[in-house]
Amino acid sequence: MAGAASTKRSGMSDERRRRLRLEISREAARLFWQQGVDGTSGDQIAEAVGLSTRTIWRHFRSKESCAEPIVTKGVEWEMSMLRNWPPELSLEDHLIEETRRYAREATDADRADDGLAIKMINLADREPAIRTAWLMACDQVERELAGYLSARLKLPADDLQVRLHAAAASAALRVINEDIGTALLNGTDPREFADAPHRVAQAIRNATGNTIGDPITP
Amino acid sequence: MAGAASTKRSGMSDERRRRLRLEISREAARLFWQQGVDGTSGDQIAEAVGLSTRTIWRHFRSKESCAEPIVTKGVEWEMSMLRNWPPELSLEDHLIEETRRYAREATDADRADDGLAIKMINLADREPAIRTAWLMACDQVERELAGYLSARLKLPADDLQVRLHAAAASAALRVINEDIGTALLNGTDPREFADAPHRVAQAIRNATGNTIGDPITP
DNA sequence: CGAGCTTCGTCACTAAATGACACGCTGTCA
DNA sequence: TGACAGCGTGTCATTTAGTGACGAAGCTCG
Repeated sequence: MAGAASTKRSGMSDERRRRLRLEISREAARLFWQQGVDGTSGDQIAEAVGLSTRTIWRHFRSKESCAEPIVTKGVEWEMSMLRNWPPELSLEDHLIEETRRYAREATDADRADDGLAIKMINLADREPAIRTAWLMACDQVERELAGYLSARLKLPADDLQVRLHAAAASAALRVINEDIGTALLNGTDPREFADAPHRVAQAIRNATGNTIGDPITP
Repeated sequence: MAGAASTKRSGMSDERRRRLRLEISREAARLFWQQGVDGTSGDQIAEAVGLSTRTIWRHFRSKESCAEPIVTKGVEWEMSMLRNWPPELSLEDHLIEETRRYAREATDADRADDGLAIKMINLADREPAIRTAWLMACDQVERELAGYLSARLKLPADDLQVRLHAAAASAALRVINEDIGTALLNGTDPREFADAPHRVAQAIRNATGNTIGDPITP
């Protein structure tokens, strides 16, 4: 999360832009959830966030894409988890550790955003426009994952096996995400997902023929 | 909804509609490939296919979705392959058989459509709008696949394991599709893909932890 | 033939998205 | 301190995507 000492000018600007996009996305997601995508206009989003409509279109190419930053939050823990996976740790151990760390460090805003993200992922069942956003976010996970895997397996990034494993693993992650999200929305007690890290790890192991999961012993 | 009983009226009508959509999609895909999605207007598509613009919007909810039928053709062989997979055959044997059958039975129009489909899948790399169509088509494969797998594994269709396997397998299919498509566009001799059925089968086996692939022995 | 159904074209319209330009804010340099 | 450059925003005009309403042509069944 902490992108500490960045560049002065464009770094500031990029961070500012990112925050604004997230702000807009929160309102858009809230409105999409309340009244559907078709029932929500660009003007409404603009008014809700307190900006002119023109500025919304400056930050998002389309109405639907306003949901992207929040939807992406639904996979951000996966991303950061994979980013920080040290070679000498097994997937299970690392996942458990990351889960604990997130439980400790997440802010209230983070949790609120996660709640919105779950709603969006759920909304993706009914709204094709949101589903495309969700699939595109998962596609992004897949691409990043391919990068990490190629490093971990010491193979070129465009190797077919690497891409196959990345695709299968990120697809498994997506399904589990959808599954847990649906359960949470239906009122399942979050404590029932204490074993989620194990389930995720097992799913990734299965999807990659056990290629991914064990510690790397050089 | 319309059952199989109304094969006369709505059946005819549905088939007609399907053909018209495909016809529109061909022209749209051709234009998208030639001049990009943004560079192509609804009016152009309408003119190319010889219909009024209004009629285009009657058959497609958006410009980008005009690509869907052709894109879907890129996964149609997978669909029909999976649909016709008899329990007593291994995945490899069935795939080889289906490949031969297709080589025998495909019409010139089918092959032309396949060529367009490959172009669209390739275009998906550059055009987000097309990529969403491609991902949605693969998503459809995943859902159908979940149906077949649940039948083959004798598990409920919404079982988590079934969905995980379907997701991983269809993701693998997608990557191989992209890979072969790119190679073909770059001029690789199609005969180099004689082992494609084996590669596909192996990828599906890997992605599903070998759950899918063997003949069912009851 | 003529009533009913469906599909398409035309026209008017709403909503999404872009271009052009002016305003205000911030930081910089002399 | 004041002139200037850069950036993000608002306003307004404009283009393009997409919908609603209605009428005309074709098909089918009696």
